[in-house]
Amino acid sequence: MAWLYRPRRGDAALESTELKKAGLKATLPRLKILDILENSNQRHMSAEDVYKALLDLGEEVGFATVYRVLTQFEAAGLVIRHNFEGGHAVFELERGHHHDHIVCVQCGRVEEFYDQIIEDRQRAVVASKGYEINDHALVIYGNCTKIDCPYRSRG
Amino acid sequence: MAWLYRPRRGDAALESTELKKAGLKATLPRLKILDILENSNQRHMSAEDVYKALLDLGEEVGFATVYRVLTQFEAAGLVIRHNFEGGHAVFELERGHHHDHIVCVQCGRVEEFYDQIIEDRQRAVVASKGYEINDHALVIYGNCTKIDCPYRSRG
DNA sequence: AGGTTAAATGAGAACGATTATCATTAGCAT
DNA sequence: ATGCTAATGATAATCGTTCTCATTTAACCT
Ligand SMILES: [Mn+2]
Ligand SMILES: [Mn+2]
Ligand SMILES: [Zn+2]
Ligand SMILES: [Zn+2]
Repeated sequence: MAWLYRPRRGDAALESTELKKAGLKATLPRLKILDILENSNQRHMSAEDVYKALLDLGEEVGFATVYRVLTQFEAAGLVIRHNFEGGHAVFELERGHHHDHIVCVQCGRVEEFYDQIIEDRQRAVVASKGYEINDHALVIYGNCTKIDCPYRSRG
Repeated sequence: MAWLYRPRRGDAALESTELKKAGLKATLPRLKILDILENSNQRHMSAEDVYKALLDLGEEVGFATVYRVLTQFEAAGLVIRHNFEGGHAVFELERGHHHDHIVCVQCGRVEEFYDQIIEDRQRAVVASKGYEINDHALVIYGNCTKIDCPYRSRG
C-alpha cells in the first residue's frame, strides 16, 4: 500500500517539539513514524502498515522499533490503539475527540462516527450496574456500499 | 479456577441431540466441552478456562481439540466468540438474545446488558453512512464497585 | 565543536495465543 | 461386527507482538 503515504513532509521542527512536549527524545525513528501517522492517507494504520510506509521511503527502521515507538506514543497520549477483529492492532493519531468506528468486513474501510445518544445511554447503563465507566469500544461491522468497494454487494 | 465448574452433569442424551442438530458428531470431547459451557459458573470462558475445567474433571482432552471444538461450535452457532481486550478470546453459549458487555478492568468480572436505544441508534448511524449492518461489538470497560471485587476503588 | 552518558535502536530470539500437520482412534451407517 | 470417514491428540508451525542485548545516538556539558 505504498501509494497510501503522501510524502508531503510535515514541519520537522513542529514534530520535534511535539515529541519533546510528550516527554520523548526527538529521535529519527520517532520523527519519521510521527510524520507517517500525520500524513498517511489512511487514518488507521497497523504496525505493519507503518513499517511498510517506512520501507517505501527508503528509511531504515527496525520492526521492533515501530512497535516500541507506537506503544510509547500510546502511553504518551499521542495515538490510540484499537483492537478491531482480525488479530492485529491499529493505531491512529489522538485528535482529542472520542469517536467510534464502522468497519467494512469486505474491504476493510473504516468510517468514524460519534453519537451523543449512544454515549449518554452507555453512561446510564453503566451507572445502573454499579460500575464506574473507564472506557469503551464500539465497533460496528458491516458491508459498505461505496462504489469503489471491490466486494460491494450489488451494482 | 477449578471450583468454578459445577459438575451437575447435564442430560447427556439432550446434549448429544444438540450436537447432532448442529451437524456435529456427538464425540466425547465435544460432549464434555458442551457440558462445561452449560454448567460452569462463569458464562464467559477462554479456551484455557475450558481446558482447565476438563483437567479438573480428570478428562483427557487435548488443548488443540478444545480450540478446534470451540471454533466448530462457533461456526455451528452454538457459541459466540468475543475479543475483549487482553489478547485471548472468550466464548459463551449462544442463548438467542443479543447483548453487550461491561468488563471490570480490575477483577475481570463481566456484566451483560441490552439497551434498545443504543441498538436503534446504531442502526440509524450505520444507515446514514451507507453501510449495511452486519454485527457489532460494544464493550464498556470500567471499575466495578462490587463488595467482593479485590481491587475495589474504595471501602 | 568535541566528549560523556543515559536512553534509543536494530537484529534476532522469545513469547503467548491460536492453527496446521499427521499418524492414530473412534463414531456411526451398513 | 466391519469399514469408512471424520475426529482426536501430540507436536510443530504460525502470527502478532515483546524482550534481550550489543551498538548507536540525542541531549547535555564542557
Ligand atoms: Mn478512528
Ligand atoms: Mn455475554
Ligand atoms: Zn463512543
Ligand atoms: Zn448491542
